[in-house]
Amino acid sequence: MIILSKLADYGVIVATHLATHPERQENAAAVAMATRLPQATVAKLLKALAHAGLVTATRGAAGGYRLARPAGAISVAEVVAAIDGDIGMTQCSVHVEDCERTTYCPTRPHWAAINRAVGAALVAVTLNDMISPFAFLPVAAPQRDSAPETART
Amino acid sequence: MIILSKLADYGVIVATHLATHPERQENAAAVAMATRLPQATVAKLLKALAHAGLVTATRGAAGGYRLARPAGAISVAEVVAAIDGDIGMTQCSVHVEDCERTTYCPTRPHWAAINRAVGAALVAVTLNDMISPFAFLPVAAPQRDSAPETART
DNA sequence: TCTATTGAGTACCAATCCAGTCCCATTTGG
DNA sequence: CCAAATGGGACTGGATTGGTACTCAATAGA
Repeated sequence: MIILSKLADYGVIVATHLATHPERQENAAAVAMATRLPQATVAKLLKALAHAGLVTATRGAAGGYRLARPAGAISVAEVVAAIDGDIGMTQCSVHVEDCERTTYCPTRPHWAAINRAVGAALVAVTLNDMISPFAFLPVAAPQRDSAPETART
Repeated sequence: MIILSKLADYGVIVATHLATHPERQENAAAVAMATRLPQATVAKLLKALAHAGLVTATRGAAGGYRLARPAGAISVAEVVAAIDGDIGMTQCSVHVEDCERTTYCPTRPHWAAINRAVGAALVAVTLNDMISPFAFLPVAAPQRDSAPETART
C-alpha cells in the first residue's frame, strides 16, 4: 500500500530541491534537470505549489520559482496537501457529506483521531528536516493538548 | 487526498463488525447485510482477512467467520495491511529496489521515519478501540523507546 | 452416501483515477 | 516586438481498483 501519490512524492522532492538553494531563483526546466524528473511534470508541480502559496513565481523572461517561506517553516504536510489535496484516511474523513453510512458506521468518529495522528506526523516534518542529512526525525507525531495518554490503557 | 482505499476502509468496518460479536460465527452474507456492503465484496474482504490470519473461517454448511484473536489484539494497521498490503508513504518505502533514484534522492531516508510514525498511529488503534463508543483514542502514536520529544523543537 | 451450504480461489469486467503531455494565453526582460 | 517564462486548462493512455462471476473444495445434516 502506497500512501503518497507519485506526484506528491515528486512534489516533496521538488520543494526540497528549492530548499537547498533558498536564494536562487530557478525556472521549471532547471529544477527538472536537477531533480531528474520529467520537465512537464515538474512544471505542473511547481504551478500547484505556487497556487498553494508555498513557492513564489516570477513570470516573464528570466522568471522562475523560489520558496515563499524559509524551509523550516514549510511542512511536508503542506507540500503534500498542495498536490494531493487534504490528507484524510477515509472517504468520510475528507468528504463527510459523501458518506451515506454516517448514521450506522461505528468506525467513523475514530478515524478522525487516527487522522489527526497521521496528519501530525507529516506536519512535524519540515523541508529543512528533509534536506539535513542527519536530522533524525522524532518518531514524529503528537501528544497534543487533549488526549492524555493516561486516559486509557 | 485519501489515504485508505475504499476496500481497506470496508475491511475495517467488516472486522469491526465481527468484533462486536466475538462469539458469534457469521457467514459472509450475514456480515454483508449487517454492514450494508455489497455481498460479493464482503466475501472477498473476509477471504483476505482469513488469509492474513485475522479471522478464522469454517467451511461447509453452517460455516462462517469469526475473529482469530480478541478484538483488543488486532490493530487497524493489520486489517489495512491484510487488504492493501504493506503501509508505506512512498514507492521507495515499500519497494526500495524499484526506485532508481536512490542514489541522489535526498528525501528517501527521511520518509522511513515518517513512515514509522504513520504506521505507529495505525498500530496503536485496535478493533476494540474502534467499537467502543467513547474511548477517545490517544492521539495515537508513539513515544517509543528512542526519540524523546525533547530532542527537537 | 448424497446433497445443500458455505468458503477458497481465480479470472474477469468496468470504471475511475492518475501521471504525463500539450496547447494557448499572459507576463516580462531585452 | 520578440523570446522566454509561468498560468491554467484540456486531453489521453495506462494503470489501478472496485466489484462480480464462476468453479472447486469442504463440511453438516438428512
